[in-house]
Amino acid sequence: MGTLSNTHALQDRLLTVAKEEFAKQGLKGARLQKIADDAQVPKATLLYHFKSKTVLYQRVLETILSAWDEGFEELTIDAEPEIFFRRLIDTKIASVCADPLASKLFAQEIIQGAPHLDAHLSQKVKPWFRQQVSILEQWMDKGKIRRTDPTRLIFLIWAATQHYADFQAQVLTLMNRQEFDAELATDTSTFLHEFICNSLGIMDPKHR
Amino acid sequence: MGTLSNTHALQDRLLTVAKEEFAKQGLKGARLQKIADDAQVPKATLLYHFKSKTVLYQRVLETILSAWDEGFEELTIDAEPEIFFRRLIDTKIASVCADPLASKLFAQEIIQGAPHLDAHLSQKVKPWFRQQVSILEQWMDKGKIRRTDPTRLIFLIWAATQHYADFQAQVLTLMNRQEFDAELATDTSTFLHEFICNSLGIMDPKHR
DNA sequence: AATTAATTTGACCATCCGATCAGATTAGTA
DNA sequence: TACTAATCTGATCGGATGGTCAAATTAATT
Repeated sequence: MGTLSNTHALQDRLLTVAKEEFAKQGLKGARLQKIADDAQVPKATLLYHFKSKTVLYQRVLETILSAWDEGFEELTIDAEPEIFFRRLIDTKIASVCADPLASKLFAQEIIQGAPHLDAHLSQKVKPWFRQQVSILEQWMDKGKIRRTDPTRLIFLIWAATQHYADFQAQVLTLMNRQEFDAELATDTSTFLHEFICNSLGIMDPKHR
Repeated sequence: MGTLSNTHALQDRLLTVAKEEFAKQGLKGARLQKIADDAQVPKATLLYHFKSKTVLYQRVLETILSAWDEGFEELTIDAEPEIFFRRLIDTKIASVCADPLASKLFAQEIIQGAPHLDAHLSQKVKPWFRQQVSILEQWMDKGKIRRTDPTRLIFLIWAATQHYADFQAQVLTLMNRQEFDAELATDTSTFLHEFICNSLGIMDPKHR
């Protein structure tokens, strides 16, 4: 018998479908019936696996966050600034490109005051953030990069990348594009890296 | 008799209260009863002045957009790059600081695919955007600023400023602040201006 | 095979919410 | 004052939606 039809696989499918609905409609706007229909399952089955809409939403959020944590934890800190920024930007753009819905869902959660994220923000994001700030400060002390506000620099990278997922509708309209393809992602990554390195006085080794 | 209690003033109050509810809860999540309660008016009265929830939402959007159009239209284009960026950034930060709720509402609308904004994006934002891009291109041709992708540069400024309104919850958590005050706004504006001018090779006249 | 546990599902419920409407009140007008 | 138009509001409706439940089906265990 199909190993695809066990409980675990079903819950994964439900989470994937739910993520899409939550991202597109928001927590309040999402409809359990729609999620169930899209997953080709009766609504009662959905509510058997996740005992309430809120629980389902939180599980979706957890799934997104743990995937991100995984991707960003392995960012090495011993590299030179030029490599560091390239990796940071590439990772961020890649995650935005791979799953823009996750980004959108996350954005809506933060916009509405992060009511389901307090814990994660203080326990996971904040330490990671402090570490990044600390790295930047050390480089400024050593004169490796121009002195500036490290906190706002991280925010800038964060915002500039996330923008392409969250404001996709606007970006595509203004660029006269139909979809966000790989080429657009690469060019964006290159632009950001160049822009930041230029501002921080990091020389381009010219051998890419 | 109080000139404050005429129809026009009431509708303004309803729009203001509605903006807050829509920004905090999203279109689907907003409750007419809550808006009516906050405006100290029966729900039926609210629906007398705006014949449906959708109409109310669209009126709120229009109000926000026309206020923005006003603010950005008067941005002069004959200035030198350094002045241009200062004005652009200051204007954007000021609008974000003056009414973060408007920013949040707008962001949620775009995230969900801008279903109520198609017309405005193509007719108002796009022309303005093209004009800004054109200015930047001219400066690059004249060698006044470093050559880079003007489209993505505008996006970067847009994203970096809007971030402080939309992701306010995250920003405040990471900065250990309680509120987004004027000092924080000024510092952000200064940082961004400096960062951009540095990247574009614009010399700081040093006399601020 | 017998028994228990886990999963699935249709039917159903209670509540909420946007919207309507008729009647009351007020404002405007001749 | 008499009349009309605009505004206000309590009551109520209809539909949608999150959630429950008991019965049926399937899987696991002895």
